[in-house]
Amino acid sequence: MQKSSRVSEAVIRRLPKYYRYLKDMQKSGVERISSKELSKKMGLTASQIRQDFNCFGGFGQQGYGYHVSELCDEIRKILGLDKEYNVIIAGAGNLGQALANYVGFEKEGFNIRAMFDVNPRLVGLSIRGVQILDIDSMGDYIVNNEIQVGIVCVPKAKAQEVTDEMVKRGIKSIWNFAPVDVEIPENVAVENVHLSDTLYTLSYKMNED
Amino acid sequence: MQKSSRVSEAVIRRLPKYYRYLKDMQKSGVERISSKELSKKMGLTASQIRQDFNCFGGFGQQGYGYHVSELCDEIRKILGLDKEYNVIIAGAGNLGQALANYVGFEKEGFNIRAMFDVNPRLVGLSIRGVQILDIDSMGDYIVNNEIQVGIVCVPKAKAQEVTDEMVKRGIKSIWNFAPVDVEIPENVAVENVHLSDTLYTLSYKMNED
DNA sequence: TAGATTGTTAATCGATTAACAATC
DNA sequence: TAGATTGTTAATCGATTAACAATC
Repeated sequence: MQKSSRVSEAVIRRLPKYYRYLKDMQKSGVERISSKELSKKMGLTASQIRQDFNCFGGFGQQGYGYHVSELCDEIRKILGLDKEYNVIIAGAGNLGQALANYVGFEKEGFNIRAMFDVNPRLVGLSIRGVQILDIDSMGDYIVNNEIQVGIVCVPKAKAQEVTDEMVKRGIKSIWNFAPVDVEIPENVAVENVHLSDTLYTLSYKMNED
Repeated sequence: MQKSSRVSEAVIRRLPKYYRYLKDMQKSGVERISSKELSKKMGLTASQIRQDFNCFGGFGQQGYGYHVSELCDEIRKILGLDKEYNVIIAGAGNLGQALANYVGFEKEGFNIRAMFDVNPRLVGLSIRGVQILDIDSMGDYIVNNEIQVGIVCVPKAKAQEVTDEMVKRGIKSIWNFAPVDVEIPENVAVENVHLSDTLYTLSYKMNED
């Protein structure tokens, strides 16, 4: 269905938002929605919504609109959330633990298999049943447990090194929370999150008159 | 200096990234940089960088380039990071605690004064010297302590309610981590972070061939 | 001075919006 | 059938890139 790689970054970034709104509507029992209604809810234009959806094929029906749960399922598939993933977290500090504790990811197929840290005080502990192991064992663990996704929550100075090890051992995507843009080869996906960037943007907006 | 509100969202979103790279360079003792060199480092075009900076005035010097620490300071000011802010966190769960523990925000002037939670087991505890107080006392605390920034780390279902209370008591910007877009009045700034959105984008990219 | 690199204008490209025929 | 709303093409708008004169 996916006319892949012809889809612009802007559209891709909106997909999770559509998914969020559609899931909510589905949960509250809404059966159908028109692009116009959805545009009002989401603060987009109806035109844009129709254009966006038509990057992936026609999900609507003329004169009727979109079937919420059908559309929601389609977007879930487009995002790859119909699959299961094996995930590890490097860095069992506060943020790493917070992510391990968040159950929402597992609901969408991202199963956290283990966490890794250098700190011997943390090694051996468990967070929601997820063991914290020594960072030196990470490489082998990735290979032996078919890990596809690596979450990087180590300090800035170690982020690239940890990423390199993940990539070398076959991880296919990196979700990086360290405040550097980690470098990866072509065939690996990466999202550099940069929490503080959004705080600074907020700061800008707050001071803008 | 700021030709405010004529600056596009796209430019504003790049400012924290410039700041990140410039701070790094400054720390490693780099004194000058040309738009061309910076473009290589950051993966942008030199043209774009010059255009971006010139939204705020001419920071460079023909034939020389940009003075790193000067430019860095300018961007700090543009982002409003030369000021001090009083901040509270609503929700002392894992993510709230992780944010309270992160010292980087304080370095940029965001001083976390208190955290608030409904859970009586958490109320009374301290994280890095920051007290967790009862959520019912939040409103008065905001007023009495001139809080400008509110961080929302409560569950989705409570996010709008907590935001409304913050806004009612005079908070000027909301950094929201709950997975809903919270609504705010015109004169208040908001950043809805949506961590899982970036995970889903990563998932899309990973599955794209 | 000559070389380098900015600031800025003009050209291009892409994304958003508008319009409307197709069709449920 | 008539009304509604999509899918899609065309028009507009804005952002990025290219070019170059200004100038350090």
